[in-house]
Amino acid sequence: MPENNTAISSDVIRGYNDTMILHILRQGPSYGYEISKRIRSITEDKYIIKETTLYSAFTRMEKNNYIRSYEDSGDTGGKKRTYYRITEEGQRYYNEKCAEWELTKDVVQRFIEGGEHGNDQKLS
Amino acid sequence: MPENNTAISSDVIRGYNDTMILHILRQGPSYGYEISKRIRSITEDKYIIKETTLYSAFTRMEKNNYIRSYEDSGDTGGKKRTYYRITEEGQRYYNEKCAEWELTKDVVQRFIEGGEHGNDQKLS
DNA sequence: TATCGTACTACGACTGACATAGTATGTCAA
DNA sequence: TTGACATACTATGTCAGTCGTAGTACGATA
Repeated sequence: MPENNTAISSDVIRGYNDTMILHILRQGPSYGYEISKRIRSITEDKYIIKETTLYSAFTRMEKNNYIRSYEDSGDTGGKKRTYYRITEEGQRYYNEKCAEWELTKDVVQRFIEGGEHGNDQKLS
Repeated sequence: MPENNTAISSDVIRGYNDTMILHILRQGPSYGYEISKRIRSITEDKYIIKETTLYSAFTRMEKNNYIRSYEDSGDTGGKKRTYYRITEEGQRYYNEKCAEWELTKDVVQRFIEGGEHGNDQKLS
């Protein structure tokens, strides 16, 4: 568990869980548990996606045709998993979210005091 | 109206509307309509807060003791307005949100392709 | 006299996140 | 062989923040 005093609230990440998942699926098909661990490792435990959030994101995104699922028991033999792969529509959506993120970063930053990593201004 | 193709979705800003409002109130007491216009101008119309969102934020934040309201008809004579001022607890909350934002920016950025304004970013 | 800008309030719907709980298999150690 | 633990999910219901829709009311301006 991350024992940050400043944890990331789910309201902030809200709407970006999908983007995170798609980012991972862009590197190849994967399944719930693996994606969950990948998010942990990418963020160095700073963000841990909840299981229910993850699986409900799958359902939603498959309905939106951003991802497609298939069954695979893997090489291990037993235990079947549901793998997901990103679709072209998912790819497009991902790209849009990336553009949106750049805009959002800019906008929110204007209301933030402290860091003063100005948006335009790339390093001194 | 901002005719951006990439508009900011409310899910992203969610949880930062309060921060924006507090940012403005840090500069002195204000009221709904004015704050709304300030947000528009600060963001250059890139983000326009909905009236209902704004007023429900007031209610919520006053309940949380982040802001305190008082009636004032202004210098114009008629038309009474409800002004809000930030409290010390609100100030503290604002500071926390700013810290959280820096963390969030870092985390989300790791899943974004394109801009490559990496934070630390080792780039290939 | 009507329209527009100002300054709100009320109410209900929607959505994403999440708590809680349960199922089921495989692995490993005591 | 038994139980704990990791894996890999599904089901169900709740909550909070946002937003659509609508309505009220005042003042200024044309």
